[in-house]
Amino acid sequence: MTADTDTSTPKRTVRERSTRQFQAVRDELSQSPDFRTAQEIHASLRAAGASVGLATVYRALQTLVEAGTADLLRSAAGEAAYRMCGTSHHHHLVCRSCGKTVEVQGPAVETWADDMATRHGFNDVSHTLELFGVCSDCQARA
Amino acid sequence: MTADTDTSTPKRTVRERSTRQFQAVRDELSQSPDFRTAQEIHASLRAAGASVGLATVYRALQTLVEAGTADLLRSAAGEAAYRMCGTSHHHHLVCRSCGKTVEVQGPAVETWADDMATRHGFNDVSHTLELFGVCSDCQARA
DNA sequence: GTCACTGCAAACATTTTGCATGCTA
DNA sequence: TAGCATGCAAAATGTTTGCAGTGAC
Repeated sequence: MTADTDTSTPKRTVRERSTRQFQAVRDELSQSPDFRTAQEIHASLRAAGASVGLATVYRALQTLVEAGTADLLRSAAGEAAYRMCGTSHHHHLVCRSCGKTVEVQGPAVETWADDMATRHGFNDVSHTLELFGVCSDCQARA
Repeated sequence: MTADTDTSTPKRTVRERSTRQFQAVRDELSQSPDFRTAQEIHASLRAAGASVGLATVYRALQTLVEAGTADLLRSAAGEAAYRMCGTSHHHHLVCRSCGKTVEVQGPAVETWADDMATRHGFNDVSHTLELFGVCSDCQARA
């Protein structure tokens, strides 16, 4: 965490040249409304014929996150997952036992998150939410 | 993801002997109502004088998660973070720019999560939620 | 005494970084 | 042409696994 004072570190990571690779990554990420892992995106681009290095994909994604264009979270497997901001998103209800996943939408949560953020003086808010439980099938089986 | 069929895998990770190390890990995890990373727990135990191997900590935590005693999520840094179940928990509102963190409580979310889970036939539900935004200080500074 | 648990270290997977080169502006 | 972005490969970090020894039952 290291709440660094950040007195004068400009962290100047603003992309200044627009390249084919960078656009390819951004485009690929835009294709899906869901989270994609870095490796996944890299594989997709390779498959699509675009020859992009893995490091470049990571760097492009980092840039997007820093620019606030994309959101980052960690998948259960420990991989980094990215999603474009502004895309209508949903949350996942995952069964702890069999891994079954249900997509759920939560307007209430969106509203609450926004309200809570505003109340604390925060702006430009995004959130990640995941639900874990045991599905009916697994309960019956237990 | 690999939605494995799991026809008859008994998931044989049921601890049969209670050892000092295992209890130390569980105890350490119980101390804090918040998420702790595996490395953090390991360091704490070492500092406390208990000589526990890192691998053992990981194995103990895995066991706790599989037993449903603890919850697992991934920290932003990509580390595995664990928390005992049943502890009253809160959520974090994190500033994307300076890293400032505010703790927020969300009864609305708890309720919504529970309701949503029940509606889909899920039981024994837990959730993880994190909010990201830009705090007032950083906005003023920009 | 048996066998599960532990601890060390090596193996692994993912992500980051250094450096020479290519390409955008 | 100048300088940023790329690509490769090596390094770093976090986690898992194999195997021999220890301790719980």
